Amino acid sequence: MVEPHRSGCPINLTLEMLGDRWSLIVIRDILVGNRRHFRELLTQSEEGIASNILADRLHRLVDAGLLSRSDDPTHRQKAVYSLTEPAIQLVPLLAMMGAWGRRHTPATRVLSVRAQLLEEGGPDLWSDFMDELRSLHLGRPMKGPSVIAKLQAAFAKAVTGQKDVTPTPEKLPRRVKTKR
Amino acid sequence: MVEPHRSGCPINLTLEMLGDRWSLIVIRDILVGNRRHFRELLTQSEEGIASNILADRLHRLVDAGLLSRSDDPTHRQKAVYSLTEPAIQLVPLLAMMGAWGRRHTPATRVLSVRAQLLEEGGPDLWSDFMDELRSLHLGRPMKGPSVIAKLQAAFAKAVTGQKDVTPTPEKLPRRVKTKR
DNA sequence: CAAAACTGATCCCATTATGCAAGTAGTTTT
DNA sequence: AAAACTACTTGCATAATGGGATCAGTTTTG
Repeated sequence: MVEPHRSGCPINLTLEMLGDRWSLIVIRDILVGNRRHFRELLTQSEEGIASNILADRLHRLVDAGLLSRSDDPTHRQKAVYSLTEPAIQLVPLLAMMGAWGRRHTPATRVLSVRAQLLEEGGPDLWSDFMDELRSLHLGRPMKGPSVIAKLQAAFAKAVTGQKDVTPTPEKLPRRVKTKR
Repeated sequence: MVEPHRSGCPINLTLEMLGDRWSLIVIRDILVGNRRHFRELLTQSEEGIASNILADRLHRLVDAGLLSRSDDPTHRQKAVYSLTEPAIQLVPLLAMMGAWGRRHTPATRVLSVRAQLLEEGGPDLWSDFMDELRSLHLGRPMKGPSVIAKLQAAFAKAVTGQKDVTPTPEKLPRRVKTKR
């Protein structure tokens, strides 16, 4: 029997699962941007993920138990990707990453607004957010007001009032792979 | 002028800097294990990093401003690697990663002890820990008691009292690259 | 003082990951 | 019936990763 892991350290095992350039981007887009379909993830990706990479990461994340895949009733071959509980519990980690990135990378102001909100909201807001994600992705009932709506509102406000150099993220005219 | 980044999102920029399988392992070893030399990082690595990868990551991390490199007075060609302030501020992120990994990966009990302590200590402990790291790596004066000593003590206790299946991490007989 | 051990790397080479562009088979809309 | 949309797959080129040996100095050891 071979040992499939480099070590039993929790940090290492987390890195083995998520330590690449795209996995957390995909999760971020599903989580914050509520992208649920392949196409949404592909074409609305701020970073421009390639289709083969996206397909690969979706497979891996489903295999790793971070996403679940189900059929979309409105379209025979449309798949819906949902977060699982482990992925939802990545909210604090993503919040921390955003907080660190805001301080120590050349992040643009507009794209940092949601990270700032998540950071300032702290564990209480994360908890509300996670509850909301559970209702969205796991079909649990909801009570409180929408954190996602809050994030989107803050983001929209930042975009309209921006003095930033970056183009508005609603869509830079990124070339989609359907060609002629 | 080319755009060197995929996007200005703080999470993305953090991933561009640290989103690989080894960078955070190196930082973890320096930060928690107080490994300061190439050889220490190479041979005492729980995960068995290759020397070329280690050399590459040390270079990148120094270039990225997360580590600094200085000469060791006791040995002409010995280098000492120190954490910079941005790297020290990764403590909460690493704590979160440990916390998540403890719950959602097959982490061994012994190797999870320090992660648990960091998690339960919360922001107050992280802050003490970061102060201690500043004194160790940036030459700042210290006041409080040592968090690193705490972590090591808890770890040592867990190792001696373990019923775990994993070998003791003091050193699995990993083959070092000096041969014959 | 010569041999051995130690230092931070570097080199070679195989494997794996990434990324672009195009293509596919089926489904829905027009 | 044609066009557009769906989730991918394939081919191919390039870049990153990783294992193992090696290296040129430096220090320690016998």
